[in-house]
Amino acid sequence: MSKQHYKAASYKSQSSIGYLVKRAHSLTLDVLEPVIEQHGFSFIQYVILATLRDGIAVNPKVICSQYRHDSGALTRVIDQLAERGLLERVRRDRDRRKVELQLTPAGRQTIESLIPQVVDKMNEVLADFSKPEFQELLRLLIKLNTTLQAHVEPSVAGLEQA
Amino acid sequence: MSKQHYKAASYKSQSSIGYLVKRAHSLTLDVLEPVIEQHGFSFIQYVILATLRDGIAVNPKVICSQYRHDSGALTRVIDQLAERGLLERVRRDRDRRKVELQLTPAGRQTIESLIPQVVDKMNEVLADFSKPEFQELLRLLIKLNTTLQAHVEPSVAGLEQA
DNA sequence: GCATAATCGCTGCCTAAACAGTAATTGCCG
DNA sequence: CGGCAATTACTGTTTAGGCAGCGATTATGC
Repeated sequence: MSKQHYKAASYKSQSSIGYLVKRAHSLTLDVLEPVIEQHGFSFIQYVILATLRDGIAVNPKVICSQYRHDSGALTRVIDQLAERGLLERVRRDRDRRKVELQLTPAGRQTIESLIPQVVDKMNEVLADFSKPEFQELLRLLIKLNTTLQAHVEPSVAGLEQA
Repeated sequence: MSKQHYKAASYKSQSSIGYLVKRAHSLTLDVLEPVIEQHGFSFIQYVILATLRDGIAVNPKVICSQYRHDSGALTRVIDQLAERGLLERVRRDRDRRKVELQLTPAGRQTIESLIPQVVDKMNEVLADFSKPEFQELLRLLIKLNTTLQAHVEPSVAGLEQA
């Protein structure tokens, strides 16, 4: 039987993980979007560039899974970034169904100039957090993601780097 | 000067609060939506009903701020719930611009039957968390929301229960 | 080796949220 | 009071993500 973190009788939405996470997500966007849009990019565009920079993924499919973004929607974001000359689609002979995304020099320059601004903003926001608090928040969020992932339909869950 | 939780040189999106929170949000929806849609409700409809049940807010305006939902979109969700006889709009003479939302008996019965299912699911998902871990996650998420809120444009931030 | 299934990225369509503007009511300040 | 600004909920429009289906390619099973 599962632990009873919540009880139906005493449950209040205010202390719901779902509520808190949804709100934190929206607020984070509110804080970061102005920083990024100031430079002519949408948040999702920034995310794709950052994902490529950090080597999290190079395939649209993997990006979709990692970031939980719709495949069709992602295609259009990639189109936008490709049109602006920030990345390129490369077909590898190894598996011609897959596309490998590569930052162009311009794209790398762009994301490298954006990162410090986002970092500064996040440090500013997190100034009230002690080092241990911050580390523990990261650890618990990662653990939360892992456990959530395990409870999603296996069809959606499975995925490995290509 | 702000604490340097992140440094631009070593920053990786994988350990970004924004990334982790966005992902946790999506995964939470993936886990909870099936539970709720099984009973013929969308997640946002459930959220509104739960908000009313818990007395978080009774005005659309306050709900929008608390849950960071668009005002126009909320009007339509309320329409849906009102048409199904789950809540009613009441105009108080005190301030006739404001609408007070009230659960009908049917609405209360509906949300009371949904809550246990959501609670069970969340307990199942959070089974790997110890009590202290869970409590600490809640505390840190609340703190995160508070600090984020303080860094959002004041125009969006200000708000008090009516 | 061949037929079938599965995978990957893409396209068209649809819904719902974001955005902007409106009418009604109230607050404010002279 | 009276006129203007602010607030609240709502409506019309735009946009972007969700969803289903398609063509190309690869994996699988016999």
